[in-house]
Amino acid sequence: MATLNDVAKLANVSKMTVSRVINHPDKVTDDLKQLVYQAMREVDYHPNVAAKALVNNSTRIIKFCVLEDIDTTEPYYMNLMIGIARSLDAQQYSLQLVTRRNFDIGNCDGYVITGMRKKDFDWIGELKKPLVIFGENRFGFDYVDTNNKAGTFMISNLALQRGYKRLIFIGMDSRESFEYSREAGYLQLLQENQMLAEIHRFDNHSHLSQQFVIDNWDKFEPNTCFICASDRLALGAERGIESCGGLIPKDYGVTGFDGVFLNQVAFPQITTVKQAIVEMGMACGDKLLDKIVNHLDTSGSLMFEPKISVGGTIRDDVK
Amino acid sequence: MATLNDVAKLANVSKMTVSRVINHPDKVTDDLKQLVYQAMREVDYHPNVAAKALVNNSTRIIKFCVLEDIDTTEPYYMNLMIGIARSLDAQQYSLQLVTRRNFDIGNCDGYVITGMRKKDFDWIGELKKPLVIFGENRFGFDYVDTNNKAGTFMISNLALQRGYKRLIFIGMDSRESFEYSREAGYLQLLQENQMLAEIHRFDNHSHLSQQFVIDNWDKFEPNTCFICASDRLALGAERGIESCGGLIPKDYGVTGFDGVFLNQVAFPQITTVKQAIVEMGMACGDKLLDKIVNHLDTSGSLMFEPKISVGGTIRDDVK
DNA sequence: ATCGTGCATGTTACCGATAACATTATTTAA
DNA sequence: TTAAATAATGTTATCGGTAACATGCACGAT
Repeated sequence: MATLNDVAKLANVSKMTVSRVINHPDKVTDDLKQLVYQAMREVDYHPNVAAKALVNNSTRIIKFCVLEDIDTTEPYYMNLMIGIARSLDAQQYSLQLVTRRNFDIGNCDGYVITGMRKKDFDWIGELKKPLVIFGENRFGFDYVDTNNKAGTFMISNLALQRGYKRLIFIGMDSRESFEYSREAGYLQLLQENQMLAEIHRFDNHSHLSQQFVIDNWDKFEPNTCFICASDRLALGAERGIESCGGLIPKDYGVTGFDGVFLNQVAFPQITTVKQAIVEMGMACGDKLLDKIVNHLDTSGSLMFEPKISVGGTIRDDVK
Repeated sequence: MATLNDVAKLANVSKMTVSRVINHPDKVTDDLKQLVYQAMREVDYHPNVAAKALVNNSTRIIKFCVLEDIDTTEPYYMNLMIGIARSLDAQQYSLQLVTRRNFDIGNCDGYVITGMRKKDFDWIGELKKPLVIFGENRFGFDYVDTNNKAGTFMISNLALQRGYKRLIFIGMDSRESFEYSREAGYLQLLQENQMLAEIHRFDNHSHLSQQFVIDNWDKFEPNTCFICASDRLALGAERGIESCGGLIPKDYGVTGFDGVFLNQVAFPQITTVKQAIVEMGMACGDKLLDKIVNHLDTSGSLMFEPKISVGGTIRDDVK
């Protein structure tokens, strides 16, 4: 591998000049800059990351920590990681996947954390390095997330337009921010249309929503749509309806939230709110590197607008 | 962060001695070693990875490349990554997630590659750094994989013992090693029991196996079990049987292969061959680091024995 | 007693980059 | 016209480790 010195010799300058061309180009004359650029191209120069890290007292490592039980989780985080990795790669940083248990082992320059709960507030607040949270929170940490409220508003609205008369929300039994926001989108739509809200909450498992639908089947007249806070719950609702003989999407509608994998393996595929997960991952990386490189204390939060992914659990036209 | 120098001063030795205690402990007397260990504990010494990397001309980065289209794939690779990361972390290496497109950007010390096809043989063979492939192959690259043949043999045998009289194999329409091996396990069991093999192959999509079952429903008498080469195909078979009114597991059996996520979201859950993916990921990491640290050209391959994960698509007792 | 041998430890130089300071060359102000 | 300010480039020291070589000391053979 070519080094600064190789470039310097070829361009007949000192290596400091080469370094300046890279880091403070305004302090070098244009003539020399051209010479140096030319030389860099000739020897195919790539900076030595370890040497840089050594002088800057940095590691070029970003830790990505998933606080949920990742082993049994959806492919959600895989996509997020792909996004983060794509962003970091571009600036020669590398990603280290850690859990709560091995979080403190080894040094790093910053963190991306996801799956944060209230109880995590304390130790995360203690961290001294730059940080970006994936997932909205009200503790003041910079975050990246989908506009959850807009998502459920949008898809509830779609259900209404397609002629379903009764919208039932099946939410997650958790006190997390994103759950409140998803409910808020549903509530707003119902209020604007002067409809009565019906909210039921379960742990995020398909068999719970499935059982709920089965147990209460006699109360659900045709033209009912279940607005679910996750694809997992939607999958259960779908199965519940089918096992009770309900027709989807003719008499009953189901909508989900996430748009990662689960909506596709369902049959029929779930009409859902699709999050731009890879893009959000990239945003996490970009935001974090921005904070690190420019020594920012904070860089604000970022909301991504979701899109509707059309499946077969909402009818195509107004009934 | 404490450095070698800090430790050296405290222990009243030169930093070279400290370095020796770490890297060549046999060249230092026991007395000094104890002194140094004590000092290291006192200042909580952790070696500076960047400095190490600089002198060794290494990067401490391992690239993990998934050659399949990862965006739409199963959570399979997430688990694999968790395993790899766990192994690398322990030795202060970090994982970089790359794709074929950005594979060459940035330096590294070695590779873990998965999803390799025949056409990839050439460029992978050109790589000059240590390498471990996840997934059996017959090109001579070191690999880690499940014992695929044993897996299908085992689960076919289970189906037979539970009284299913006809075993139909639904395989993947690909010429890859693992597919041959999975078929081989099925074939061996059938031969040992003097049964006739029936193999059908499709691209790995659930709707294809589903359609196959529906189209040929009249040919499948009760007491038939579908041995599928993936959970995805099993999911399709399960749906096909149910939509034709077949009873699972009473009259029809279905088995899968993988045991990651898909088998659990199916309803009823699929009885499948479960791979120890996290452990295999760790093995990939360990094997690769062994090659890097000890400058080995090759370190042989490793087969993990799979286990059966019991779901509801095979009956519990002999009919 | 003397010398060579081997072992335990210390010294020096270097990996590839950058900050801080030193040295020029060039411009500006008095 | 000349000193002082400014800009462009070079020199040196440094980050935290390690290899290679240098030194000093104890021991056994002669």
